[in-house]
Amino acid sequence: MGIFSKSCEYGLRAVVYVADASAEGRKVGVKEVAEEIDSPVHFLAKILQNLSKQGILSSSKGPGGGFFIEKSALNLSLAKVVEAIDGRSLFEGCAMGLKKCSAKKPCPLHDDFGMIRSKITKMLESQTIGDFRDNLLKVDYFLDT
Amino acid sequence: MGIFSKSCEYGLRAVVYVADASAEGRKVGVKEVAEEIDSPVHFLAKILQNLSKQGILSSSKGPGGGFFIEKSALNLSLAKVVEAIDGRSLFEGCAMGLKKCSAKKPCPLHDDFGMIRSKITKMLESQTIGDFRDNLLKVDYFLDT
DNA sequence: AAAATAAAGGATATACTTGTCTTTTATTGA
DNA sequence: TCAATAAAAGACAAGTATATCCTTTATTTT
Repeated sequence: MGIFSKSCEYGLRAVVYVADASAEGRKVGVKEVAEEIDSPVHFLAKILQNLSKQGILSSSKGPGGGFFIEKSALNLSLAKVVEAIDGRSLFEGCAMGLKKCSAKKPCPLHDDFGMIRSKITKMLESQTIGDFRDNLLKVDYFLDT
Repeated sequence: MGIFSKSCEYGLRAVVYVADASAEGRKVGVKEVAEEIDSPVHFLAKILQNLSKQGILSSSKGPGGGFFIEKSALNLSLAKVVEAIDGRSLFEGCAMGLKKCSAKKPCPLHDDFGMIRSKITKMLESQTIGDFRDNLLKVDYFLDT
């Protein structure tokens, strides 16, 4: 994999798609989202349920229902989305898996890797879901894969 | 997982351990390496075989045999080790998995992520196996986990 | 030549991720 | 109330990473 899991890639794409629909006042079903972001329907369903449970997305059942995002949630950072799906492993631990590695006794990758980590963190924390959608709208392919 | 797979963590630790033994003119068996770097023996065996096949480590069978590293291979970068084990996925592709994402039509993470990528690459390419061993020797835990 | 050693290779097991399918629950509208 | 809709939930299947075990091959030593 790349830096994110497949779940996380789908999750990020889905969140921005839902955000876009919500901006138009539309709720969207899993099937529609899956088609638009090119992901397996049922697998995505789990991801969206998880994101709902964690308060990042919202959902309503029944006719006219579907997934949507609250205005306030647009201010959540991408880091929140990533953490909700992949957990904190991307943000923690020694690159080589050395348990004794620490700032005081750093392994040879520790400092460089720490910098990289903080840049990843910054990248994900400095962009909100709302920003992300606005920025992605600017490219003419949006979410086509 | 962190940024590297478990195989890759074990591989990096093993390579530096073998390099250390080779500096003392010793060849080392899988079992010894596995114990010292805290990894499953048979699983590590596969990894070491792979690294041998790819010319990063060397090995000899029979009594007195084991794994070692050629002087010349000490100049190989950590990037080579990572690539031998995890392939190039860490170095390629859009963070969100968008196939149409490119420098011309970048997704909102593209530029930041590109920078991060190049830092990861630089970190791994600028340190050779030999450097890595020398640096790791400086911390008093070496490879204790 | 025989025995011992150690890597190489293959078969299998387990866990986790990814993906699919079916049933259940909640909600809406007729 | 009944039918339709859509998420929630659970069971299951496939694929990949991780881990173990056993056999084979090459080498060395006796």
